[in-house]
Amino acid sequence: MTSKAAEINEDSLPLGFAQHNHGTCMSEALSTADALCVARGLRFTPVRRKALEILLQDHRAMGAYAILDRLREEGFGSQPPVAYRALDFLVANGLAHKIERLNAFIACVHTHHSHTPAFIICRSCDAVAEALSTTARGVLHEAAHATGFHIERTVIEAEGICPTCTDKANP
Amino acid sequence: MTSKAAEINEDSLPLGFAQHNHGTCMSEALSTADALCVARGLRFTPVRRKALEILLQDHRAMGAYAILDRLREEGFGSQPPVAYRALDFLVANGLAHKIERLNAFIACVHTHHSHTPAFIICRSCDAVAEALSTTARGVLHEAAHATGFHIERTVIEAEGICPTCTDKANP
DNA sequence: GACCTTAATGTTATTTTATAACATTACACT
DNA sequence: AGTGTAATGTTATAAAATAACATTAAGGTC
Repeated sequence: MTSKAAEINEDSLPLGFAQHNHGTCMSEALSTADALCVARGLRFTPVRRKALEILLQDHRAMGAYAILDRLREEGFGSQPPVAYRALDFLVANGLAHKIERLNAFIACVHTHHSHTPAFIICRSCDAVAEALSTTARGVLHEAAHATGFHIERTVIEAEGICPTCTDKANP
Repeated sequence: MTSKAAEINEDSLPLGFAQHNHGTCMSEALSTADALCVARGLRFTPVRRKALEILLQDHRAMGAYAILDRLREEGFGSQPPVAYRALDFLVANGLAHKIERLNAFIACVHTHHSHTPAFIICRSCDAVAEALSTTARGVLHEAAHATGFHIERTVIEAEGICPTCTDKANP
């Protein structure tokens, strides 16, 4: 992570379609979450942790009811609010994001940055990549500021076809 | 629309929180829609036209069921698919947009451009402004292209507090 | 440790949003 | 007029989300 290329990659390119060490990615994300909760005096309770683990394991966008099913299997409550509350906590604290386009949730892979996430969604395989989007965010804030509007949150989601699905279509 | 300021405004600033002539805005939008449908050989049927009229009248984001209520009052079918199909048509042809954040729809105010819309949503009064977002779009496409991803559609939605609601809070 | 307050969890019930499937009607073309 | 296709309408159901309230667990005070 010391080359110029790596820096550019870290700052602007999606990670979701690239190879990576899933095990370390997951355990690192969990420790980061632990640390973040301690630092902010938040309670990283069993359901909340398990919900994050589920999201990290699958490493893709999941609906609240899919997560609920997994939580139930693990012995937690079985009704919708159980999942929604855990997800609300994760989203509110930047540990997960909601993909509005899919009504689904995904673990954040940039917890060490404060960021406005941008997502790139494959409509064929539903894979989701998270990119940092400093520039797009800046553009919006500028335009809004000029009219006296104060932006608190931004949703940026691009939908299309990922490299893998393109290859499958044209082998 | 000849000054530099007007051009900048036209290209990057939201229109939704500004004053405008609602009547002409509405009739112009309808003629543009007519022309567009003729040009593309699309059928601008009564339900579809009425759905657009409803969206233009209110000039704000409306849920599918709110639109369905209005359509029913006007004598059209009263079941959800009636509204969803009309809205699908409008969205598919760029005459309306779906605000994913709100699960709601809004008439397009930039039908004369081909554009990727960006929305600025007030979480207090639910007013929605549509801005053009050439730059934000470019940034995303660049980042995606680098990984071989092909973007077809982009959702850009910023949520915050509009000038009017800010003033109400600090009078 | 007993007590109190608050936050988190669990449940029931309901609301809101969206689509599948199929019958019927209107249109476009020959 | 006859035929194929697109559009409309309906019934039924699925999927996503939240309101309201009872119960349990955690943190602080005496």
